[in-house]
Amino acid sequence: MPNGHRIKPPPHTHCTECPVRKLAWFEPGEEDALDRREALRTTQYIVPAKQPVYQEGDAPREVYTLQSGWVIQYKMLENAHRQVLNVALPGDLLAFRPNLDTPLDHAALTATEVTLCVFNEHSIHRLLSEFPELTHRLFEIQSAQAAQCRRRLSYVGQAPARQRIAMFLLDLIERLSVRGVDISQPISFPLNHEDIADAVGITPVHLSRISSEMRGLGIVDCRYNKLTVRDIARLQSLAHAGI
Amino acid sequence: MPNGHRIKPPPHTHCTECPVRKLAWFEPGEEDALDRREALRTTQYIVPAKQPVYQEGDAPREVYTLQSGWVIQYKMLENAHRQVLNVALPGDLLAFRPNLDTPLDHAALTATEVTLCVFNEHSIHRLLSEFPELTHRLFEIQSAQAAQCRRRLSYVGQAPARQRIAMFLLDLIERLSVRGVDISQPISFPLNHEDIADAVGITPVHLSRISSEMRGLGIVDCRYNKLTVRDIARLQSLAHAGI
DNA sequence: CGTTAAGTTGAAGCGTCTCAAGATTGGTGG
DNA sequence: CCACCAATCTTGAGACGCTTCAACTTAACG
Repeated sequence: MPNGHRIKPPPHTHCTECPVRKLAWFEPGEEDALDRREALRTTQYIVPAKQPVYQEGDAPREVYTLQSGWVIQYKMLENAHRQVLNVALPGDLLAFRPNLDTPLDHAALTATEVTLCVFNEHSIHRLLSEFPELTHRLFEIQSAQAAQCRRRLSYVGQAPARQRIAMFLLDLIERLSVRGVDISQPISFPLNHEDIADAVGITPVHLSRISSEMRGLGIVDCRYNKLTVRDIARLQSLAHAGI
Repeated sequence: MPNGHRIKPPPHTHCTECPVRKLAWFEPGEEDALDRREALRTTQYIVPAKQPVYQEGDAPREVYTLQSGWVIQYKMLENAHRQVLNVALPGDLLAFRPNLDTPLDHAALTATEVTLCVFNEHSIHRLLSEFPELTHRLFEIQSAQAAQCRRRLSYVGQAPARQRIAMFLLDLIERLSVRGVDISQPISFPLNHEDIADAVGITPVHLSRISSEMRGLGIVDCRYNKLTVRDIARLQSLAHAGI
């Protein structure tokens, strides 16, 4: 078990009651297949906020479904800069590789306290052979993750800072909405300026300037673990047209 | 059949003689399984240089293995900037999606004349059911493509221009070496400055300045469809330490 | 209420972009 | 073989976006 984690004592969350199971990797399926699938989930971990889930180079022989909380996946460069690759939200799959002895090419850090559903090599194998449709689901998830990475690469490579920030926030807002978060209200937002800056490839100082400007224009306010979206139309216009 | 392609008349290249089959998606396998697999390849296309293979939004009901030539995969932003996502080399898999009616999120353009081996929905399905180990191989390929995208995102987001260029060239050189290209000699290199600039997120003008500087230092020379690597150690030091 | 982490602001400098003119290369036809 | 053309690459000058460093302000938390 990785550093800083603790095994959640039973009773564990049941899949049938899991709020994110429709997003998670072992949807789709019949309601009554879930009991069997749940039995193949090894255990659940709880990791406190601001703790590593895994480091680059680790090769944990397990994969995780994020059941609750936020996780920041990132890569460190040799110049000590950090690129945030993804902000994982409930339902997202972490540390998946086709061979579990392949080392991970990136690290992951909890933004909040999180609950992880754990699957080891054996349980994955059993799941895939008992429920062959899950193989297809895994392909879809991998494919969606890759598409998200290409999107991020495109705007980090080609858009100016103002636009990158707008696109990053809109991506997140969209994914939160899918998860039932009401973004017309101020929401709890466990990313600080440094996290956002590292995701879009600018410095926190510059992010602060642009972010103050957006706040002044009544578009968004993201500070101190709160996000308030005041004018989503203008945010979209910023993201798409840069104005 | 997509625009600008033509169907290559038989005799097609045989898999047993294919120079890149060890890299391609239907390795691994027994030598004698290749005949059967080849029978499931629908056909081969030949596409001239500088022609589209597919556009963003297309949903061709087929996937391609690049048998020979180079292909540039990219995404256009609404501000008319282009991000080059990948330079596909022989053996690489193009347009793969878990559901072939999903539209593609990026476009592809030939850099040289290319030969594509074509697989349609039916043939993929037959291949995967006759050779179940190919499913695992597809996971590996998808996973490697995603890892490459994360790498690119990291240096485009976090490294200065000089370092990005060095990393991009080293990535390419490494992948060419795997394919048996001898980079101690000048090689044919069908990317112009604009292609490289769009891959690393700078302007062609700035690329030209840095590239002249590197040439002056006797590190690399990439112009006019030729690449000469003069000092790979210094190129690596540039990529890793920025000096 | 004090302490610490997080965000803000100013000033100066550097890296990258833009625009525009000029040079080099490879290809084509005379 | 040479002249010409188009595409590609190069170079300069000025402007702009983003970074750096450092001081200051604000919010969160016990």
